[in-house]
Amino acid sequence: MREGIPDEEDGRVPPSRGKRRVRADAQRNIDMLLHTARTVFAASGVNATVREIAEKAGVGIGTVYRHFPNRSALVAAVFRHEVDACADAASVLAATHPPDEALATWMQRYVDFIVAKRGLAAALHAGDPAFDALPAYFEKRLRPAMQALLETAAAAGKVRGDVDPYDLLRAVASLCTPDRDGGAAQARRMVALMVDGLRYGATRDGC
Amino acid sequence: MREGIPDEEDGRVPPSRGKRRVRADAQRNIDMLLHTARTVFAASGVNATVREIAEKAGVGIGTVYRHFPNRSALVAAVFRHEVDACADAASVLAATHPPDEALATWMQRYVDFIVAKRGLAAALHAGDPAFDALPAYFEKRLRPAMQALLETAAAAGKVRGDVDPYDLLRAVASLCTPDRDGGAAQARRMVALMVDGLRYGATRDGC
DNA sequence: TTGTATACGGAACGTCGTTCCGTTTATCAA
DNA sequence: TTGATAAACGGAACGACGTTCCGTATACAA
Repeated sequence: MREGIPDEEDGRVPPSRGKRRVRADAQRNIDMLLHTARTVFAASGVNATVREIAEKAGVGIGTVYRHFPNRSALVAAVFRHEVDACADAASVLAATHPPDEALATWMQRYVDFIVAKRGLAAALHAGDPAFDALPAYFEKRLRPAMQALLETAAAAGKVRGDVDPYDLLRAVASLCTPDRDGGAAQARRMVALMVDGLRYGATRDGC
Repeated sequence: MREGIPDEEDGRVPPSRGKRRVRADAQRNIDMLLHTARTVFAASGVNATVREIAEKAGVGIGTVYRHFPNRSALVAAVFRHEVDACADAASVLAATHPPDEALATWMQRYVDFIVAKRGLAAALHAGDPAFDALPAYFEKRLRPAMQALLETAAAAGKVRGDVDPYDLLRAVASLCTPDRDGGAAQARRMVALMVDGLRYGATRDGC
């Protein structure tokens, strides 16, 4: 066996653990599908056709369904993929920038993620069981990322320490869906303002 | 060029204004379709099939498409229908109850509306052009209703006068979509609390 | 009652998500 | 290197959907 492995909880078909490894061409197609799907979803929205994705990935339809049980699973996998990318960006930034700068930069990165996923956010609340686990995954990956950045910045005295990481994530997400057509620019400004607000309280101690 | 007339802005096919009136059987079918669609949407969600609705309404598919250009238009028409019903309830309550009681009762009526429309709310943000006009219609009908109730109650000294009607409508709508599974009961309690909050400030004057 | 614009019903079309299966290929043991 | 075989591939085919089309039925004005 490869590992203890608590259920993949991934949308992908488990690789029938045991004998052979995953074939190289299969892995190549999975990566290609995820990459293509991400591009197509970004360009044409989450309602893009399975056929379109398969074609642009240079792959037959059957291949898509070999790796993903259904369309929703592909959407969910892309979502997880981007959550991972966003979460990973946090540690990279933390290692290469001063604490408050890392925080501010990552917040903008997070805004990009939220704005790009607006179409999917609508689908999330539509009751497809394939999406049930996504909010939990969102919290699981993104909360620690934000928490680490906040704590580091707070320890350096650059930011107040009384802010709950997940509250902040949700607040920013709300700011990014203004119902009005303020667009991404407005959202970015509001979030920048929020980060300044975090910095402001740092010099004091109490409330 | 058939007419001057500022577009129906209704989802329905305009009755080719001019010669004849709408045929009686046609009107009967339209009413039946709206009623059936409302029931089916409530029971099976907004993704219910056109065929199912047609069948339960005792009507052919062609008849549905004679009166509604597409599925989305039927959904939009049902939505408008229920917005109207909710708005009309306000004036009825205002005429039959004391001001603050009318307000409190209508708020609960509004909660019922919002909760029932949760599934549709997701579809609203999915970019279907048939739904573009719905938020405006929502505001156009519901804001005056709420405003009238608020002003009457405020004039009677039962409620504070510094609350924007539309802000309140939106706030209640937010309370009714808790992401968690608090359900309708929790939403009702929160809104009741909110109404009590309105009443509380009435005895004072300033902030 | 009759003429006709209007409305009706449902077969048929194109597209979608998904399944199925004959064919191709990567991998491993010999 | 070669052969055996599990794995992956491609795309035709299926059922369900939204929508269109058109021959038939019917309400209404005369």
